[in-house]
Amino acid sequence: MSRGPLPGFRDFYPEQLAERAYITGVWRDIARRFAFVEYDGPPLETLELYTRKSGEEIVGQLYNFTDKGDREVALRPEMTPTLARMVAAKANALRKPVRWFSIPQLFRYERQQKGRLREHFQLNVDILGEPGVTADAELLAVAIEIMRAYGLGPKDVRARVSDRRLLNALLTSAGVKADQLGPVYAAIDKLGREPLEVTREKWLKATGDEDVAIRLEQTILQKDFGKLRATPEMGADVHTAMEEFGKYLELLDALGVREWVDFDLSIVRGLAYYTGTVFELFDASGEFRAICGGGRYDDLLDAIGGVSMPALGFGMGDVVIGELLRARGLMRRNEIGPDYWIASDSEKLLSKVMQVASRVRAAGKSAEYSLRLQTLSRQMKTASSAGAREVIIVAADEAVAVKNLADGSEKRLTLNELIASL
RNA sequence: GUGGCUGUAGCUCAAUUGGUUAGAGCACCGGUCUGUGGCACCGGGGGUUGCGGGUUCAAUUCCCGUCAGCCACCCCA
Repeated sequence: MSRGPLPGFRDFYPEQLAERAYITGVWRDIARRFAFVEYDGPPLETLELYTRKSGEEIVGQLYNFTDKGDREVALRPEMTPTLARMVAAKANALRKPVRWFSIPQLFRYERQQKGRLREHFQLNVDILGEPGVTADAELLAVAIEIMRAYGLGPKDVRARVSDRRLLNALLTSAGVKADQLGPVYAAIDKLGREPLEVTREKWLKATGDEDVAIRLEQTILQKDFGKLRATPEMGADVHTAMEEFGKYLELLDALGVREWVDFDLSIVRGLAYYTGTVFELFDASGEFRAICGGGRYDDLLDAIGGVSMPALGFGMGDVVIGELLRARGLMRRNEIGPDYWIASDSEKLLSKVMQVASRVRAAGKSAEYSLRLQTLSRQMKTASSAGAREVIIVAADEAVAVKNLADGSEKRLTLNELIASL
């Protein structure tokens, strides 16, 4: 009998759950500040919901099985199909734009490694029903403000942004044919993970034209949007896409997050999925996987729910965030211990201790006390190690002492005064 | 799924060229300091050295398998 969880799954002892609660608490807090509303869906869906979006290949990465009613089902590997299904079902009834977020537990049957388990919690923030670039700016700002809330700054985390429409226009302008886009994209995606020489060869092989490959490289590696924009003779499609993207950057500035953002055309992400802006958040040192990824997926609702509606969103998992916060000494825990520990120095006072605990609890505060008789010294020790904020020491009369365990200060008052002050 | 590295108390690590009852710190439990926690001191529980085989008089140490973890590939949340 194994004592540990299944590979890739985690046990959350109270300390770990307190850390998870901290991480997800920040998500919820910031998402609400941006006026997103929380929703949830079932952890189990039909297998078809995922194959319709990603094809049969995805089945190899799913926890799927046949249920007792002969239905092909899978534990959800991502939230977006569920969201698309839910929104499509009530598309006409929902006030647009829809601004929803969720914190689902997701599952993937893959070999685990650092930053990547078979199960994780992921914040999903989505905007549906708004085609304009203001929504794109608003969305990225949520992700960045979450980083800020953790105590991270623009020197710790960078947002790399690109736009599928801009990249497509640029590639076409550079001479890449439509049927060459697939392999060209695949090579772009590998940039940074393999030597530049290898990528060059792939581009050359994909396009069959050395001049095209060279223009391609000059374009993709240009990290200065202003310079790229100033390049002459790129065609009307490029011009239009440039205008939109420039607006996007301006709006990010208005939202106060521009200094976190880097223009980077090598950000590709799911090819069949994203249709417009795409972005990823990385720690600046590059030692972790992507913290967050998202973008615009205007065609997905139609593909899944048969309802045409523009949409965009991002996902942010708890695993990489946790590793990053721990590495930077920024991990916090939500408080575990009780507000009050009730203590006494006499066994005769046990029932009084319990009465006080009862009144404290009735006042809405948490209270604990030693279930076994202990010396006052021992009770103090226990209170301290339990993480109690204050100890209430009761006596035979109405006087109580309230000691703050953090700073050692102590005040004396009557029981009624204490309860009234809660 | 493929390949490489690793595996000793809850955690971090020890254990002389394989040598006999596998140790320490932290953590946990208890005690002393006898109305006030963190400190100090004392004591206690806890390991079939991941598991299963093999070689040997003798295996934590060498070999094989297996499981688990880490890393890379694949793929992306």
